[in-house]
Amino acid sequence: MNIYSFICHVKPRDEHKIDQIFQATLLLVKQKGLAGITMSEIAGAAKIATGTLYIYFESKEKLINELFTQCRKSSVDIYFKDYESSQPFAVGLKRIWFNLLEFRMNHFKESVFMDQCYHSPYITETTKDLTKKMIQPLYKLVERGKAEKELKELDTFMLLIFMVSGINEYVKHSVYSEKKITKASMEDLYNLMWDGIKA
Amino acid sequence: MNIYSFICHVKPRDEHKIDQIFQATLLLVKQKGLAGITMSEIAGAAKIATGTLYIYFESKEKLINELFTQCRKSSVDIYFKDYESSQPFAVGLKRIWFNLLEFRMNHFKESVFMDQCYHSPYITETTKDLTKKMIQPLYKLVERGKAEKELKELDTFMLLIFMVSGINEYVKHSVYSEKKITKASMEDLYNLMWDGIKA
DNA sequence: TTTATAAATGAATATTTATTCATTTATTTG
DNA sequence: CAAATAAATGAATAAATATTCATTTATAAA
Repeated sequence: MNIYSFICHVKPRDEHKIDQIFQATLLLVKQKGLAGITMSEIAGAAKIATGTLYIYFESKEKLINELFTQCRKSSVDIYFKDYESSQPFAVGLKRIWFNLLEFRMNHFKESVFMDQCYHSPYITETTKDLTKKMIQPLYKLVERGKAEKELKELDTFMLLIFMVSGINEYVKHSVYSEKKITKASMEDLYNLMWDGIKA
Repeated sequence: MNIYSFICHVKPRDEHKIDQIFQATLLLVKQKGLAGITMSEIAGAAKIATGTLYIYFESKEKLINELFTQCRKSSVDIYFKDYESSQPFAVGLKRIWFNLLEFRMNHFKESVFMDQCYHSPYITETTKDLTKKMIQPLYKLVERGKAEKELKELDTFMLLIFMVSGINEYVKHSVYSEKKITKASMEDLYNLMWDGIKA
């Protein structure tokens, strides 16, 4: 019952399959890295035939790129969830920081995949530039923090990188050592970061 | 004039080639990622024939593994350079932290390569475990810092990860945006970290 | 200078992996 | 239910890549 139903007699495309394919790819990349995946493995993990993969994605490169684009979109959506630039600085900062943490925790496979893509022949410079643009609001927030004398008067990029770097590494370590991340440990990590950057 | 010279008439192996091969591999991995390199490209970049590669390394997997092992060794050597556990805590900490930074800066290709290997089919669990063991002295140092009331009373791994995570991300960003890392910016970053972890 | 030997070469081969395609299956509409 | 059509299949093919090997080159000792 799709848009084409009115003009021709067709078996409709199963849009759920795209998600199956994406999930299978993310799982395999987490397990064996971008260097270790093949199209037939992806098909196998998605429980479809190899040929079916090519109905949905015209090549491996396209598949990787579209998955990257989707991951970036969903990451940015989460980063800025419930964030309003009208909020007080400290509130906005905490909000975004916990959103970043949430994304890394609950979308770990996506994080690993995006990290790997960044140094790969699949992702173009243009795509990388777009990724940078999407974190602009974060940059603005740090600038504001400095202007309001809430943050140390240091290079904005240094502050920004310092703010988020602990998250990536802490979640990575927790996943690999199979340690649960508790609400308390999240707060501890936030406070480490905050004590570092506050004016 | 090697050890075999006394028992047979041979053309000696050019040990310098191993380094050429390693450097070529590191360069290519930095440029296109582990997923993008081929044996013939490595040979080309090392300015030797493809077949010659197989005189020095019996397979691609062996090559990657031996390079990983060498990178890990040299990284650990640098991490603990001029560090003595007899030094006062704060001195030892600063020493190691700057050593970590130096490694990331001056051996950036090695850092990228090791990061990529970690999520790849080339590196075994055993190799990963060994890597963990080699950073034991760092773990001890943090425990000591807590015992001496110099550091916050938080989970040792969290402190450890927090201490080093900024380095990785800051150097990565600086390299890709082609910004020079100055002595002053290094001190700034250290202070961000220190203000976070100090008791 | 000759000889013995392994290094070095790169084209040839083997292997792996991406992609295609002839065939079958499922779905929608008349 | 039949017809029309695209999805789905997986074996076959094409392309890419790892590895081998017959040949040439360089070196060390006699």
